[in-house]
Amino acid sequence: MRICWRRLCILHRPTFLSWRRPQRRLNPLPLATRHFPTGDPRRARGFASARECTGSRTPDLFALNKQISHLVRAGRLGEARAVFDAAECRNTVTWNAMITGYVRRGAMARARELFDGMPERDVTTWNLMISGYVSCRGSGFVEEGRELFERMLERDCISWNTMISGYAKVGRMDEALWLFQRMPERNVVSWNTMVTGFLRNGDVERAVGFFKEMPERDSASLSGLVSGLIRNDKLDEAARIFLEHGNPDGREDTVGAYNTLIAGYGQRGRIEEARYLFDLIPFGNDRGEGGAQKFVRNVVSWNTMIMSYVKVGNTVAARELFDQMTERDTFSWNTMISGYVHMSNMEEASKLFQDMPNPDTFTWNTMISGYAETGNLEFARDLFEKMPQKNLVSWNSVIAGYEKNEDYKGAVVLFIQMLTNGEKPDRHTLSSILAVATGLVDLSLGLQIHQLVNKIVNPDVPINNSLITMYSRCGAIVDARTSFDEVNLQKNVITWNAMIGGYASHGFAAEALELFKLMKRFEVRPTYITFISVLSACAHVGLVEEGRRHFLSMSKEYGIEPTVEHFASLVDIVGRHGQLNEAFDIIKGMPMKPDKAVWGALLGACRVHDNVELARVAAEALMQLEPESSAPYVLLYNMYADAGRWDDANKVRMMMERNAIKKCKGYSRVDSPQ
DNA sequence: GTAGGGTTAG
Repeated sequence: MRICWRRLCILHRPTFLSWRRPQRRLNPLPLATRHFPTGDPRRARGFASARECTGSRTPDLFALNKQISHLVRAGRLGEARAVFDAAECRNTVTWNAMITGYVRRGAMARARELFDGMPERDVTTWNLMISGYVSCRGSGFVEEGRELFERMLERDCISWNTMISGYAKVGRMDEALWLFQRMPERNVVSWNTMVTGFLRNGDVERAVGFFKEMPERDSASLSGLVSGLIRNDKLDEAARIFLEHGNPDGREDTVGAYNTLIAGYGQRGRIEEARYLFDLIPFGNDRGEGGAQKFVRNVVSWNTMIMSYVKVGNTVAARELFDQMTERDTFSWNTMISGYVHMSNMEEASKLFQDMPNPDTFTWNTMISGYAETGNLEFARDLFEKMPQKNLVSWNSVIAGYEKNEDYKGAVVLFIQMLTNGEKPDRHTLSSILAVATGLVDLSLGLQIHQLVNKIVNPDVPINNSLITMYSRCGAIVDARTSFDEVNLQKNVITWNAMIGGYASHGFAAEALELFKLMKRFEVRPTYITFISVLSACAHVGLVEEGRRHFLSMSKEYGIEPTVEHFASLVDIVGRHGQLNEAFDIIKGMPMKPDKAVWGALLGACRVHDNVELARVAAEALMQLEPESSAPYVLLYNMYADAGRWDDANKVRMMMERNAIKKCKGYSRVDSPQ
C-alpha cells in the first residue's frame, strides 16, 4: 500500500506536516514603536497613548478592567490587548490585568515589555512578574525572578512565598530554605510551600518534620502532605498522619484528602483500605451534628471508590455503589461503563450506554474501544460513524481496533481519512500504523511512517520498539539495528526482545546471542519471549550445549517456567543434533500437552537423521493435532520411500486418501517416485 | 500575585 504524502499534503494541507515545535522566546518582542515617534520615553516603548488615571476609580475604568480580566480569563488575549491598546485611560489594575494574561500563557517577553513600560507598579505587579518567571516551564527563569525580587523595595509575604516556591520547583531546596529562614514574617502558605517543596524533591523526612513544626495548619497543609507522600510512595504514612490530624480547620474540603487517599489505595489495588476510608468519611448529618465534621462524601468520593473496584475487576461491587448513588455525573457513568468494557462485558456496557443521559466523547470512545477489543469491528465502526464529535482518541481507538483485528487495509484507509480530515496523529496513532506496516510486511509504508515519526513526536521508547519490530519483520535488519541503537535513553526489555528476535528470525544467530549477552550485562531481566528467540538462535546454529544451558537457566536463574514454545525449541536443538531419543524423552516429560511445533521439530529431526520409527510416532501425533494437514503424511511417505519400504509408504498414501487429505503444492515428490 | 485536593477513553 502506497500513500502519496505529497499529494495528500497538496490536496488537504494537513497542518501537522509543517508543524514545528514552538521556540521559546527569550528576547522582548519589538512592539510597534514606530507608531509613536515622539520623544516621550513611555511613548517610545509604544504604550502610552492612554492617559494614566492613577487617582480615583472612575466607573469607566472599573468596567474596562473587568472587561480585560474577563477576556484574559477566557484566554482571549488578542482581544484583551486590543481593548487595552484602545483604552483612553488606564490605571495600575489595567496594566496588571494585561500582564496577568501574558504571565498565564508563559509569554514572559510580552509581560516584561508591559512591566518595563508601566508608569507605576504596585506589589502585585512585581509579584505577578516573579510568579511568571518562576513558574515558566523549562525552569530556566528562576534567576530572572530572583533579580526582580532583589530589586523590589517593599516585599510582602507573597513575594517571599513565590520566590521560595520557584526554588522548590527547580529542586533548589537549599536556596528555598535560606529564604524561608530569612523572611520577616511567615504565614501558613510559607510553611505549606516548604512542606510540598521537600516532598516534590523526595525529601520525605524533612517534609514531615516541617509539617510537625508548623505553628498552624489548614486543610491545604494536610492535603499537600497527603498527596506528596503518596507521590513518594508513602501511602501508609500518609494515611496514618491524615487520620491522626483529622480536619485541621474544620472546613469541608478535607474530603479532598480522603479522596486522594482512596485513589492512592485504589490505584494500587488495595481495595480494603480504600473502602475503609470511604466508609470513614462523615456521611450526611449522622456524625456531624456537633458541627465539627460536617463534610460528606461527594460525587468524586463515590466515583473514586467505584474506580477502585473497577481497577480490580470487581464490577459487581462497583455496580452496587453505582446504583446507590443519588447523584451521578458523567464520570460516574463513564467509569462504570469502562469497568464493564475492561471485563469485556459489552452487553452490560451497552445497556448503561443506552441509559446514560448525556454520553460524551469519552463515553463513545470507551464503547468503540470495547467493541474493537472484543473483535466486533462492525459495531465499533458504526459507533465511530455515528458519534456526534470525534477527537484524536476516537480515531486512534478505531484504527487500533482494525489493527488488532488484523484488518490492516481498513486501518490504513482510516488513517488516510484521518489525515485528510486534518487530524494530527500522535504516538498512539503512529504506533498502531507501525503495527499495521509490520502486519502487512510493508516496508514502504513503514518507512513513510518512520519519517512521520521523526517529524511529529519526540523520541520515545515504545515507538522505537515498534520501529525495530517493523524493520525486522520487513527484513530490513540493518535499519532495525539503527533504530535499536537510537534508543540510547532507556532500552527496556521489549527493545532487547525486539532486536534479539529480529536477529534470530533472520538467521543471525551469532548476533542474537551476542546481544543477549550484552542485555544481561546491562542487567535487563530477560522474559520468556527473550528465551524463545535465544533458543531458536541456538537451534539455527546447532549450539546444543549452550541451548540446553539457556533452557535450564530460565527457571533456575529467572524463575520463568518454560512454555510449550521453549520445549519446541529445545526438541529442535537436541533433535537436530541427532539425539533423537533424548528429544523424545523431553517430549514425554513435558508438563503440558505437546503442540504441533514440538512434534514438528521432532519429525523434522527424524527426517534429517533418518529415524523412521520415531518419525512415525511424531507424524501420527501431528495427524491427530491437525487432521487436515498433509505435511506429516507427505514427510512420512517420503521417508518410507527413501528407505525403500514401499508397503509402508503405500499405507500412508492410502490413509491419506481415506482421510481425504489434499496434497499441497511443493510436495510433488509424493507422486514422483513410482 | 504565593501552598493543596480526587475520578473516565486510545
